[in-house]
Amino acid sequence: MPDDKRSQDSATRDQSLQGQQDQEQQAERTDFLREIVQQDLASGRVKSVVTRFPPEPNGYLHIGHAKSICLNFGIAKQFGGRCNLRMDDTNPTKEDVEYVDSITTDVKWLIDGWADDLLTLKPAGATPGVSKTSAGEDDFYLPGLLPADTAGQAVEPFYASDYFEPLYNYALELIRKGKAFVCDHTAEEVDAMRGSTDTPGTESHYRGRSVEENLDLFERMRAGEFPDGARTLRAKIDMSAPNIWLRDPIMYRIRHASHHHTGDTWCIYPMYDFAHGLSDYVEGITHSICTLEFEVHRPLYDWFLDALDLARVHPIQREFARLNVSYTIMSKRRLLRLVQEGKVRGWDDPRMPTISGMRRRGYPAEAIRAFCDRIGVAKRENTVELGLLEYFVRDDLNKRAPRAMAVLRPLKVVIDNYPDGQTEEFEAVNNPEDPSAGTRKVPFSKVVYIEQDDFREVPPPKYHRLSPGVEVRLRAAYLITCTGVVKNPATGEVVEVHATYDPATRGGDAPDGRKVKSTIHWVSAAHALSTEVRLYDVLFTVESPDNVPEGGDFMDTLNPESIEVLADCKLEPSLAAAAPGARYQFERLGYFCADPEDSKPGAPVFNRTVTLKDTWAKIEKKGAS
RNA sequence: UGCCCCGUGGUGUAACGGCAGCACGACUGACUCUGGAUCAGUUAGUCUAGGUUCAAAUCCUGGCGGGGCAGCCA
Repeated sequence: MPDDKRSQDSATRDQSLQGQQDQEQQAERTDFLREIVQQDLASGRVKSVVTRFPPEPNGYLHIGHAKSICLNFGIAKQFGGRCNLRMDDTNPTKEDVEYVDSITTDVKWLIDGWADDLLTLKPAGATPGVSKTSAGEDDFYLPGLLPADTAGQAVEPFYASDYFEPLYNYALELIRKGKAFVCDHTAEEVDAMRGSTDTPGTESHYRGRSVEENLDLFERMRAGEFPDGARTLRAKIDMSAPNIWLRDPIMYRIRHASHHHTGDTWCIYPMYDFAHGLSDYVEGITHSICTLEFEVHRPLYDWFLDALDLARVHPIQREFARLNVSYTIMSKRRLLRLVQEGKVRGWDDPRMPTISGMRRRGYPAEAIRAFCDRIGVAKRENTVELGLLEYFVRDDLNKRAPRAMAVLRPLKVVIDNYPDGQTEEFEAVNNPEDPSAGTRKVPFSKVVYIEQDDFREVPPPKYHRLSPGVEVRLRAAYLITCTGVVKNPATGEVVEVHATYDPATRGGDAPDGRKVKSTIHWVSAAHALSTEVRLYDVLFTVESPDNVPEGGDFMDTLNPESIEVLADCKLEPSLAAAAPGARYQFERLGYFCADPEDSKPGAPVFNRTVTLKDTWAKIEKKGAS
């Protein structure tokens, strides 16, 4: 479903164009993860590919998640597989349905028209089916449904919490095998006994409990007989392992807390390391792709899978380096702080690096995908320049955004020799990059607004725009020459410019072939739509707000000028019909998007998505320095 | 300083023992009814020291540098 109200044929054109690009890119793009998948397929270790995107519903998805989504869906797409959306919700105290909903929306939006056909969900309310293995053990399996197979039935994302019962079962099995035990040590004791990086830990006093006692205690843990923190279930591995995570890690903790998805059914909750790999297994995941910090957990991921006698092929975990983008932060905790402390208007504030924020700001999903494709994937720490993301936004919007004229900081121009009360209409091209976008009518009259930046009483070197005695073109209208200015006597500020037009230049071309150095945009004062436009800049003033120096706080680097609200901009009247979410290029300024929340019928409010490249600003800056 | 991972132009990423390439950026110029777009060009890189080899970004060893790991978080 297109996210805005573009015409049907325009949306179709975008899709076929995108499809071609995807094919081209995928034919050549490869990375170490795709090579692993390729080899697994070639060797027959797996016969098809199933990946998963497993966010914890404790915050909104951001551009870093977009990288992961594009990777997981991209791999599935490239190798004819599928990708499950799973809420990794094993901690009841941190998660919330608000996040489940936003995550689902954001994933669908990001992959729409690209990989939405392989987004695997499951029937609403479905839990894993059980079958007996040849060894007589329970095998839990919950395959998902592709959109093509749902046939109108209600579906929902997968939830790790839907596997609490199977997981409990697997835990029991581990206890029976003597590979897990109930431990009564306090959190502090466990912590102290874990040892340190260079000294081995100490075994739990309860490590030698009998299978029967462990079974009994674990069942009573589930039954709610013990308070929070009283006991844990631990894997029995090796307290002197050099890898800390192998030192009898905790599998279950007691939490008498309501869970957003399972309610009060449980008071024991599985830990990530125990739950994740087995959740992957239950869903039939073949390749479990995560970020680098989980690399040291990989032996544990494999240990749980190997410790059980599982019937089907094991998933494998592989890790890649998370995305960092300059001038922004990726930590969900910190993003939450921005929201809670009111530094932004919400998770979807257009300044946020969240998917919902970028969507609201006007970033097309295609641009975000192209960005993720271009940055590649590897294992080294990386910080991608924000400019690259913006490049893809401009690149995409340039091809599809209809042009319009808008004056952000109006300066009145009176064309003295133009007849009072006369109005005429000019035909303006909607998109010079796309002839099929057609033209529109723009009204013109004696008084027009131009951008304050487009007039200088004393033009600096190389300034080609309007100034006294200079002739410029009003885009698609007439050539005009500045004849004088009116100033505010108190401040000396130019409040009005006077000009004359050449009637022979109707449409913008001079019959005598004379050239002008500059074309500027304008809006007829009598016809202008006055509305609010919001300009955005980076949220932080430093390249790496995540790495603030000792004693500092990332909040100290917030950009006080990250938003500028212009209350009375003058737009060409056709923009009154802008649908919420519709994207335009305001000529010579940038790309703008009608805010989906604040726009009213006939009264859109615009967000600046990204500026156009500004060569003049560069020249001016160079001249100043 | 225990274990694990990683070092290629300013940034990101290729090259899988055989010509160090691509994209963004930066800089020139052309073109232009958007100082946009487009087009042409320039700039700039294998952390380091040894070793193996006809040949090393790639394999081996050491050094240096960066990152991760000691939640009953994920």
